[in-house]
Amino acid sequence: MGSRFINNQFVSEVEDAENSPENSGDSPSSAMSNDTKMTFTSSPKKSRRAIQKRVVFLPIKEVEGLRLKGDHMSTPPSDSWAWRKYGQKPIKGSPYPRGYYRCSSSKGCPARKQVERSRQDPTMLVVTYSSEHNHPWPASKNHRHNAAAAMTVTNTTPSVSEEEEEEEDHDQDKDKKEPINVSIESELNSEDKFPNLDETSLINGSEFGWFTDFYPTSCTMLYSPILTEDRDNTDSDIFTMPEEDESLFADLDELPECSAVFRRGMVQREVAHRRHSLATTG
DNA sequence: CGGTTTTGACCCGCGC
DNA sequence: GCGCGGGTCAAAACCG
Repeated sequence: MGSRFINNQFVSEVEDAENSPENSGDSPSSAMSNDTKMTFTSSPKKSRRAIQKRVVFLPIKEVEGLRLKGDHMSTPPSDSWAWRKYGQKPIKGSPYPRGYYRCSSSKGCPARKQVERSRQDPTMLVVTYSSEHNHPWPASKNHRHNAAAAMTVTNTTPSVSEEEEEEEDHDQDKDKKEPINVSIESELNSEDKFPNLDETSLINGSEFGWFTDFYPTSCTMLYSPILTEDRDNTDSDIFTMPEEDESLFADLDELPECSAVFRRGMVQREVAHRRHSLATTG
């Protein structure tokens, strides 16, 4: 299993043979200092029920920041599916309960996720995704309603479980039938996977309006002021990714928001790196 | 009224 | 077999 930083998020791949309580727990958190961490799990295994899980680490402070903004329409989806909570359990060894969510975007969708606070770093939320969505994104015409009503990020505390309501502007996506289909390859553990990217390879700002509106004030901003400049270009630039690189993301379709963060983060990092290189070399 | 959240009960796998 | 712990169910409450 590999793990790496993506944008300011930590991504790793974990294999889960049914229940592995620790896989969403602390190791990434203890090893990382960045604000947002993501852990992807994949890698089939011999266990009789090897379940692919993707674990995303989110800083609670960002979630709270969103709430303070009070501007839901500029708030990006913590993820772009509608989730319905179906259970909550206290976890042994952790002062924080774990919330269980299933996808409500489509009837019968097997996709699930678990949300809890990291034990070692209570400022981090651990979101564990399992199973695959069996429908495209956005999932349904009711998605907007569902997404607004269903919680995606659970801020779990020992005695209180408060939820962060997500809302997204699907008007911008109404013409699209496909999810933001980005995926990641399990062996992807180098930061230099995008040798051919340049500044025109940024995400289209109109397509990801919620994203550009939000991230510069939070995690993305932590990366580099370059991002602010890049935003000026994103409105006209169309994001394109080399086919070869596209294939590196073949397994992330159920995580559109994380994928977007990942992709953008990778691009921006590359751009920053290139600019730095240019500045220092000539 | 339809959908979501809450929460105790239930189920199941695992270790002893 | 039994107890424990995690995951799910389902009924009631809640909400827009």
